[in-house]
Amino acid sequence: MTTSVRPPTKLSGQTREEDVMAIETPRHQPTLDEVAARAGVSRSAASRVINNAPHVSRAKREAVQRAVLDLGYVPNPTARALATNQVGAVVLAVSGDNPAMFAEPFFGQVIVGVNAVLEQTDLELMLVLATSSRGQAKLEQVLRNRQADGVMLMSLHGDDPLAGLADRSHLPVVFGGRPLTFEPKYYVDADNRGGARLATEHLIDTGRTRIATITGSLDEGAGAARYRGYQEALAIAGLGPERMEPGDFTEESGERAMTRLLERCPDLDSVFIASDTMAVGALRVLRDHGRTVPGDVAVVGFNDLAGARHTDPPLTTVHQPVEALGQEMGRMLLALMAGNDPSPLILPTRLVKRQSA
Amino acid sequence: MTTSVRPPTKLSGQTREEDVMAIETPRHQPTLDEVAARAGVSRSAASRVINNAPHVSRAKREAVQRAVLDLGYVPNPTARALATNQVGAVVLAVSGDNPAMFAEPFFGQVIVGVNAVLEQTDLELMLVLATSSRGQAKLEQVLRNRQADGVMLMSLHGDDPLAGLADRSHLPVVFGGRPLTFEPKYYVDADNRGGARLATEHLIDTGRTRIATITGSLDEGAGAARYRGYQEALAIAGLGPERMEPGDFTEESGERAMTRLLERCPDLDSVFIASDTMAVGALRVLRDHGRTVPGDVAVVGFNDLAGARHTDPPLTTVHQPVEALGQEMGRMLLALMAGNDPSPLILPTRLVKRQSA
DNA sequence: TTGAAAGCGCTAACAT
DNA sequence: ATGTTAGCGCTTTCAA
Repeated sequence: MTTSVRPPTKLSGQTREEDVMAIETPRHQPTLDEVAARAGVSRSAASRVINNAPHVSRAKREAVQRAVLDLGYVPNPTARALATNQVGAVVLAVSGDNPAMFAEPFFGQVIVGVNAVLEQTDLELMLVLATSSRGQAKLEQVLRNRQADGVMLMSLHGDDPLAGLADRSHLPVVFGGRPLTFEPKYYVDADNRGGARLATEHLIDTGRTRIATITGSLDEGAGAARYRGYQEALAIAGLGPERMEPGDFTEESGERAMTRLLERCPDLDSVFIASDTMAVGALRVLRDHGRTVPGDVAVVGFNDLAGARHTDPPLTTVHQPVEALGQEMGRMLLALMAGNDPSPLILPTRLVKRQSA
Repeated sequence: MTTSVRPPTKLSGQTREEDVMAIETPRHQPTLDEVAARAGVSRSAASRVINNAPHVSRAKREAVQRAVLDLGYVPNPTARALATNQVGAVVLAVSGDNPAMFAEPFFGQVIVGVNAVLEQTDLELMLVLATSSRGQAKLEQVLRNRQADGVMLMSLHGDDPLAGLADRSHLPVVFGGRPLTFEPKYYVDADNRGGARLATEHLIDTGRTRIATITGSLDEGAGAARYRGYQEALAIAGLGPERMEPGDFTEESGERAMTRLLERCPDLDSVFIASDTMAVGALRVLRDHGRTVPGDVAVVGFNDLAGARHTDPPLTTVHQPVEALGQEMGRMLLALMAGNDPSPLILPTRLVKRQSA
C-alpha cells in the first residue's frame, strides 16, 4: 500500500519480505569480503580462488569454494569492470541512413550467429543502431567510455564515420562486410563478387547472351562487389556490352530499374539482379510487359530470402551464409580480444537453382 | 612492428603517439579530479556541477563547466554505476525454443521501435536471446548482477521460466505480448483477438458461412488470442460449427493443417489463418487441390508481412503495428524506471484488404 | 556554499 | 602461500 518512489515491480505481490525468515533470503548479494570471512581467509585469497589464480593452498581453496556455494556468491561485474577496465560486453553497431532497414531479416540472422558464439562466453551483447546522428553519438559514447571490450561494425556506407570512430577507440574491431573506401584489417564478408559471377555464368551457361544487371547501391561494398562479379563474368565470356541499371536494394528501385532496362535494351534475354527484393519488383514489371520468365527473360537474384521460393516463378538466386557470417564475426572478435591475430574471412556463396533461370 | 599481447587494433598506423604533442592528445580520459584541479575547486563541487545539483556558486559552476569543455571530460559510466548501483542499460530478452526464430523480421521491427525511444536517453540496449538454457542462464546472470536497470520480455511461451526470473530480479519489467498463464502488470500487446475478429467478420460480411481456421501455437498468447477472436466472431454471427486445425506458425504446419482441413471439411468456403507464413503454405495446398482463391475459398492471414503483397493472389491480412509495439515497450519501461505507474497497452490491429478475401 | 572523507566491490602490486 | 594496502572513478554523507 505504500507508494514508494522506486517502481513497484513485483508481478504477484504474494510474499512480503517479513514473511520469509527461511534460509533462502536472496535479497542481498554477498560480497567477496563476506565469502572471505565465511571461509576464514583473507580477501585476496578468496579473490585468487574465484579467478582461479595460483598460490592458494588446497585447503583454503576448498573452503572458499564452499563459502561461495553456501552464500550463492557471484562477483559484481561492475566492480570488476572498474578495477580491470574490462566491461565484459561487446557491441554490435549497424550503420545505415534508414533505421527501418534494420528490420530486414538479414540482421536478425547475423545476430543469431553472433549470439551463438557469445553464448559460450560471459560476454554480453550490446546493440547500437547507428542509423541517425544520435545513434552515432551513442556509439561514440560507448567507445569512448569503454562500455564495451570489442566492436562489430556492419553495413558501412561510403566513407562511413563509424570506421574512424572505431579506429580511434583502440578497441578490437571486426567488420561485417568490407566498406568501399578501404580494406579493414579484420573482417568477415560473403563472397559477393564470386556469387555474382556464379549467377552470371549460370545465365551464360544456359545460353543467354544479352545479359543485363540491376545493381544494388554502388556506394556499399556488397553492391559494388556484385556489380564487379557481373562485369567479370561478361568479360571472361567476351559477352559485352554490359547493360546495367542501378538500384538501391529496395523493391521499388527494382521496378524502376527493370522498366528503364526494358526501354533501353528491349532485346535483353536475361538479367542478374543484385537482391531478391529488387527481383520481386522486376518480376512484376516483366510480367506487366508481357515477358515470360524464364522463357523470354531469365532472372537470377541474390540473397536467397525466405520469400524467393514463393515468387512466380520461384527465383533462382545466390545464397549467402548469413548466420555463419555472424558466427565468424563473433569468433574473430573473440580471437582479437584474446590477443590473437586472426585472418580475414570470405565466406562462400552458392547458386540455388529454381525456375526463374 | 612490435608484437604486443594486447591486440593491435589500429586500422591505419599512421600516427605514433610521440608524433603528437599538440593540444589534441585524447589518449587519456580525464577524471573528475583532473577537472576539479583545473577548475580550482574540490572534487565534490565538480561532481555537483556535473550532476547539476544545487549548492554551487555561479562562479565555481562556470569554472567547472569550462574545465569540462577544455578537457573533454565525460564521466566514467562504470565508476558511476558502482557508486550508484544503476548501470545505464536495459535488456531486451527474447524467449522461445528456437534461436532461429529471432531471425524473423518481427523482432527487427520491434528493436527499431525500442531503439527509437532509447535513443532519446542515455540508456544502452542489451540483447539476450534466451532461447537455449544457456541463454536463460545468461539472462539470469544479467538480472542477478543488476547489469541492467530494466527488462523487456518478449514472446514468452506457456509457463515460461523467464517471467519468474524477471519477477525475482525486482527490476522494472515490461512484457511484449501477454503470456497465457497470467496477466502481467505491465505489458504492451497487439489486439490479436480483435484482429482475428475483424478478419473473421470480413469473411462473414462477404457472404462466407463455412469458415475454418488454422491456429498458431495455442500455448502462446498470440496464438490463443487469435483463435478466440475467430470463435467469438462465429458465435456472434451464430455460425457454428467451428472448423479448426492447429498449426504452429510455420509454413509447413500451414500446409499440413490445410490438407487436413480439406479432408475433414471439404465443404469449407473460407479460412482464417493465424499467420501469413502459414497462409503461404495453405495457399499452395489449396492451389494443388484445384480450389481457386478467393473464388472457392477465401483466405485471410495475420501479420501483414512484406511478402503478403506478393502471394498469389495477394493476401488479405491483419496488420499489427510492430514498430509501435517496440516504441511503447520502451516508453513504458522508461516510465516504470522513472517511478511512474503506466497502464498496460493494447495496440489496435486493422484489416488490409487485398485479393484473397 | 563548500570540502574532507568514506565508501561502492573488486583486483593487483607488494611485502611477508 | 598468504595477507596488507592501494587503488579503479565516482557519489554522498557529514561536518564546517
